[in-house]
Amino acid sequence: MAYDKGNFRNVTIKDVAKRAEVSIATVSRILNGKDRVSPLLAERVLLATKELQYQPNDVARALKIKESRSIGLIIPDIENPFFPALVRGVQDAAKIHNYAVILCNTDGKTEEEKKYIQFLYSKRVDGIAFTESVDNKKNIALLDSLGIPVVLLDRRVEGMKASGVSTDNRLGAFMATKHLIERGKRRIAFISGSPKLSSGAERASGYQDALLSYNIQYDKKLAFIGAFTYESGYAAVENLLLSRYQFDAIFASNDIMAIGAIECLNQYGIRVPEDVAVVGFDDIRLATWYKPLLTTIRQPVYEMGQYAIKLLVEHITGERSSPYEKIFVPELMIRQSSGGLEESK
Amino acid sequence: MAYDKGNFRNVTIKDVAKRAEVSIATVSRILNGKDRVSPLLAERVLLATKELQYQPNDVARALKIKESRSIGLIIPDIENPFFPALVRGVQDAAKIHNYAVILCNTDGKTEEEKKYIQFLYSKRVDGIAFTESVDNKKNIALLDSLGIPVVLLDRRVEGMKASGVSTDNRLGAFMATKHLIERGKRRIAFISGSPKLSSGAERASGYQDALLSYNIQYDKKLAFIGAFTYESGYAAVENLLLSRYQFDAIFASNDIMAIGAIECLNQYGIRVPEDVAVVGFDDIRLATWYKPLLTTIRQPVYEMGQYAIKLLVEHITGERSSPYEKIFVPELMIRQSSGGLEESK
DNA sequence: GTGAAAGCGCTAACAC
DNA sequence: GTGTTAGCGCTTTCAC
Repeated sequence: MAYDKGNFRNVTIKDVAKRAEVSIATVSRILNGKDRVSPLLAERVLLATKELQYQPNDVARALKIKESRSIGLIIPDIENPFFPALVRGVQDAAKIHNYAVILCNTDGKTEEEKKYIQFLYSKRVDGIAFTESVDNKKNIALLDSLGIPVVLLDRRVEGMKASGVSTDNRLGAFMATKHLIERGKRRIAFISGSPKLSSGAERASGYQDALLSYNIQYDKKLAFIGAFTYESGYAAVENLLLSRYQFDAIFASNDIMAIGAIECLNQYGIRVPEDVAVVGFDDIRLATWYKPLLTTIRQPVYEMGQYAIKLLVEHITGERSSPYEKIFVPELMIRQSSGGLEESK
Repeated sequence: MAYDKGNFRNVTIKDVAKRAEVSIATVSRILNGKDRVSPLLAERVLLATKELQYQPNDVARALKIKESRSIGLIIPDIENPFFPALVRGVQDAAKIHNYAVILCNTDGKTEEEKKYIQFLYSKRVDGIAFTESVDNKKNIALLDSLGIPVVLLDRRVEGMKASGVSTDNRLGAFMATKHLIERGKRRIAFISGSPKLSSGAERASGYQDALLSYNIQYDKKLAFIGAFTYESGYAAVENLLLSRYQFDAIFASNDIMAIGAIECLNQYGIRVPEDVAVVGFDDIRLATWYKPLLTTIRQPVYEMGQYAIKLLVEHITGERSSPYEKIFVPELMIRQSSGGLEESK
């Protein structure tokens, strides 16, 4: 009874019809701009809606036309600095198409994802934008069985039926590693994101490919598995340091791990970039606020969010039927943490 | 027709009733745990829902019971580092009560706020959590006329009818300023947030009160009006520097302005905290990643978001009828930018 | 305890 | 063009 309380009167299409002395069908027609209606009645109806402050009830409309004009957005955690820009891109695009976006944080738990999918389904959302936590086809299959359009954000799933938007992670990692090599680094440590995520795995392979193409032996003692978190970046470097294994650079699979890494280096009195050069991935806002300014691979996160909704809406409307994969091109942002723009040898 | 496509069959309560050989009323009763029903029928119905993978249609339910189990969350911008934690608090609390949260970014524009309020109303949300951009009673009045429960986030409105949750901004600003004074600072510049916001105005008054209680003359040449943005913090200091007016500390009304301020100081070769001590407000995550670590006033942002939903739900259910104002107590986080923990004179 | 039926507010045939 | 009416999927009287 939330919106029916107090002295507030819930105005329905019936009230408008009565006031304008027409049928409810006519009111509906006029408000939806379908069919032709006489200007005379249109005017009367419009006046009545104003006078009564009528706001159509979208719940009833949704039930009738089987279209809720809302979409679900499932992400791991809005507090992770990667996501705000993505979410904003999604919301801005959704707004243009008049969709409400329902935000869901899963903390990367498959079980939570499943719950939210069912929750969103019971709300009969028209589509879901989904940043999966693990490359787990179960939830994608669930979505598929529910028959609800999906677009995967920042993830790729083998042979998936859903559309997806992502950045070329392999290329980005290749560029980052290449950049370090070109600065004369040879012992480049790598902090991976979760290899279960496509983004994690692809970045790892980009790193290896770059080494290969410069004839540098891949050394697994220099490779660490992180979890895309500050703490895991810090821990990786601490382990590396304790191993006393030599290294002159670090490529971290995302910016917060890179920052965690630098923090740890600093803690041990190692200077960045003088002693060790560091490159991150994502180009979150913090990358340009942190000291040293972080050299990183930029992903157009906001645009990815926007594009995802563009695709999703196309699927919802039926404009597009087969899955499409949009892959954005990453960009190397050279800043202080890798030694800046000046040449080195 | 989004969820009715392909080979997917939309299962309704009718299908379940048929399969379990009972009436739809019985199915409804069992699923909602109202009334008493015979265990026999209950079992049959539950089995049928499993077999058919029935998921109740919340849209229909919402129409019938006039309760959409969704709430709107209106904020200026999720990309502003203050908001992710707030949003997360809101969402986590909403989840517990089984509400969907619809996210809306207004960029602080009154007109956008109004549009979103109407949008949310047409969706018949059960309540709205609202971080107003300007102390504009119009939108609050609109909300009120729609009869929809509201709780104001991080804002206070004079004589408002809505509940609100905020931090004691005056006290926080007082603590920040006092801290600087106790470190021997006397010429403390102040960068205000928008004075049109309660948070902005209250922090300004806390700053002034602290000066007063230490018999330091308030000097308006040291006071600048910012906009809670990085750029405005930077610009304020640049103006201050150009004025060649003496100062030995800065209290900025939020952390990103403080960081903007420090960036500008650095740009001009001024060291923090050696030459100028700086204190911020909010304690966003960045405050502990930035160098120097930022001394700041901590607001329990996540908890504020949670509490807001607690209040909102109480209003929705009718458990609470008159507005309540929850004010959290701020906490001084002493870090490097003000000179750290060591004493100074 | 259970079923029949009304009705939430809307759209879309279908008649006229 | 416009009105009448069925019905979207559910909850809830009201009978029995």
